[in-house]
Amino acid sequence: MDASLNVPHFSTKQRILDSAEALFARHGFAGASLRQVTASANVNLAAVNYHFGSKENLINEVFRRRLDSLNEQRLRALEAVQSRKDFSLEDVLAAFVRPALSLSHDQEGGAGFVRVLARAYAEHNEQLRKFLHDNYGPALKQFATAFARLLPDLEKQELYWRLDIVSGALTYAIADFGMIKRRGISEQQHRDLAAEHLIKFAAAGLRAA
Amino acid sequence: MDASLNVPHFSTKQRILDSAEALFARHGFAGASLRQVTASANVNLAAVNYHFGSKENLINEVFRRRLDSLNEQRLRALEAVQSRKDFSLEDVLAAFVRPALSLSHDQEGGAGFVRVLARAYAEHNEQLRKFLHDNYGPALKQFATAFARLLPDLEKQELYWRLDIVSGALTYAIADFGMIKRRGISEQQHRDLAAEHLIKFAAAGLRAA
DNA sequence: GTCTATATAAGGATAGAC
DNA sequence: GTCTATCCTTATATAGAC
Repeated sequence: MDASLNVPHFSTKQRILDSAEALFARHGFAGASLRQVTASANVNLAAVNYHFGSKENLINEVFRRRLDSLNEQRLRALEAVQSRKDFSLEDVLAAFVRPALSLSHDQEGGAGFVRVLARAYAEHNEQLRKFLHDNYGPALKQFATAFARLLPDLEKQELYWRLDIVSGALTYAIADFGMIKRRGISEQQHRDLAAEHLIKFAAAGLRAA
Repeated sequence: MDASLNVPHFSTKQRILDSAEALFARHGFAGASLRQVTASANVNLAAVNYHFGSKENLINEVFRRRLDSLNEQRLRALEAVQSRKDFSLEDVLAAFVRPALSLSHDQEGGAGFVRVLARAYAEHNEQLRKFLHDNYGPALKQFATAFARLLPDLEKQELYWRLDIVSGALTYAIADFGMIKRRGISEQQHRDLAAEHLIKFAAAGLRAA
């Protein structure tokens, strides 16, 4: 029996996506070159153009690969919460945060992706924002509806503002952009702590009179 | 009388800083080239190296120019708040937020700088973070002390976490990274609104049990 | 202090053999 | 589907005239 059957087969395409994700997280989209990406992935430089056509398309594929399942998991978690007799603001927030956390824990390179996602916010690039809006928007709307039900006294505009702030704080916290020094604990534990604190903080902020 | 005495004199150095700030805000540090910068500033390409030595040093100078006065204003505002008989969490938050807002309103290109600042968070660049920590740290510590006094029941570690979240949400909000669409109102008004909402939100989050 | 010209390196992308 | 080799553009940086 071929021993190679026991190890997963990482295609060139996958390896490029993994390396691109990690390098975009670390150096930004403009800061990471295709030469760095292909060197890190141990593939030929020309492979990027063969498989993705261009750097810009590679960037899009880096997002698409993770966002689909992330959105799906978030919506599933939200449904689970909503199916219960009663649920709290914290429950809905957790449904939003936890899939991002488990993504960054379970999947190889997932930790890098949440940083890539955070970088995307900083890019005022129209195309990228439209891409995110199209892929992110629908799921966000579901959450907004859930929040609106839990906060019936909040004006709609006010709610949107607060959700925008939550979304920013969340992105920032999970991407570990803060200045808090990690001492002794792993990156993963740090992220868990960040999420925990964030949920408490955000729930209070959303409930503010 | 020389008519030129009536118009401010914008030196080559200043024009480079202004253009660099705007372009770094828009395209990031790696994304904006010195050629774009010098073209936008209407100066010769070689001028950057003459005045700043290197691109990296230019980046540092972009920060230094604004951070000094921003920190100063923040600390002055904090002192003014603390000199009163009593003051609220919201007052301290405003002391932190308002200088950043007025910077982005009053000064030409100031709006760009808050975005540059936000970009710096996304850069996990060690050097840049050290630079920010050295220049930002002391002022932040003063604010942390003020918050600690207003929240005596909060554990120290818990406070740090929350301040980190506040700082992230703040950076994000003022830099206008959110997905909320501006309809009819100016960028300036949008920023004011963001700050207003943010202060309310953050105060509630900090007070959370 | 500001210019032109250029050195030198790195970038994205492609053509064409295998 | 993967390689080498190369095109062409852009990048940072500098040398040297003015």
